[in-house]
Amino acid sequence: MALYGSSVEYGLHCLLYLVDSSADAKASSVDLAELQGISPSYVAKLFTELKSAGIVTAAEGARGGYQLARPAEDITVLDVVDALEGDNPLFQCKEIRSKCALFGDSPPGWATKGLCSIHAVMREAEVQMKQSLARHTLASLSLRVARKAPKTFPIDVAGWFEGRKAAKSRRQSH
Amino acid sequence: MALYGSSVEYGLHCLLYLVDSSADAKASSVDLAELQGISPSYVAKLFTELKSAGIVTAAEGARGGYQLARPAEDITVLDVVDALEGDNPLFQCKEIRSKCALFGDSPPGWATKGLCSIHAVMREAEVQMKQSLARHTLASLSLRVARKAPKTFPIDVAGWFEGRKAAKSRRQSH
DNA sequence: TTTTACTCGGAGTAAATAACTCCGAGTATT
DNA sequence: AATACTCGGAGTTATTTACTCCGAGTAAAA
Repeated sequence: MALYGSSVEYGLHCLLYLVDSSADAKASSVDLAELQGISPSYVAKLFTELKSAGIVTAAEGARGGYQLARPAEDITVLDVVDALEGDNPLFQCKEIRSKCALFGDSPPGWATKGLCSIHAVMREAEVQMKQSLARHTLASLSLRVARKAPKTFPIDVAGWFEGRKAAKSRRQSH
Repeated sequence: MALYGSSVEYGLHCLLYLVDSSADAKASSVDLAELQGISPSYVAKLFTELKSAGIVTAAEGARGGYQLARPAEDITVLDVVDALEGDNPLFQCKEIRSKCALFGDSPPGWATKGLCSIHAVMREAEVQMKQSLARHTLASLSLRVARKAPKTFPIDVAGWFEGRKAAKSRRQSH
């Protein structure tokens, strides 16, 4: 229905929660999913893609989790979209222009040389869109969100993560 | 794979052949498909969508066919894309921000008021893209194609359509 | 050092969408 | 009036999306 699917939405929302967390803080995919009421197994899958794209790093084992692989200022929204949706073009040209019945089996040079005009128009639109996405970073986006929320919200969130961590420790020491 | 599917590509290529044709000339979906070596039944389906979007008009019966519903200068590439792909947004916001576990069942006003920040960024990119597509019309696109092709090409194409029409008449007068 | 409960990570599944086909209803031409 | 063409929409197959499940590995606790 939409051009970009839910993976982008889930991914960005999760990553925004990683922006604020302190340097050594990690969040597991399950934590991030349950904080936002979305599917934990799906979030887990998304993060394997974010990891192989070099956007996050993973720490295994108990109390492990994910954190941003580089400063939030250096991760653009486009980076995230490309990681999750696979850097698809807006338009995939099938070179129909060369198959015109008038050409027979060997299309003339002028029909195959350079970019197809339709393709060129679509590419121009694609560039506009991607440039726009590349102008925003996780840092700038996070700031935008923070401006709407009350000052206490990040603290509450940190508290929620802490509470979870504590609960895990309690469970392990049975 | 690509954000826009083949319908846009097929549709635009077909419509470009309708730009040059004289006022009373009509082309059937089968003619347009076979001229370009693409699936006739699929092109037929696409043109029902272009018709219901008001981009082309249809003439039924033998020797009927399609023609542009208005001047090529007044049909933008965006019009065509929206007709064939359904004016989808770049991004469909599921309002995840309101489902944060911290909020319980009743999210606070600040979390639901206005546009979600992620949504806003995506919308900005979408506007850039669509504005770019809206700056091109079938007329301007056709001109671009014409500049690459030799002067005789439109004449050859017209001849091909004429030949087809003739063949049909011959068949009918058995 | 052994257990334990957690983590990631990839293979597998069901539902939705896209690409394409086929045939029936209707109509201008002969 | 007959004919061979046209549109137009219902149906089919294949690909993609969204999501699940379970196994391998690891840091922490006992």
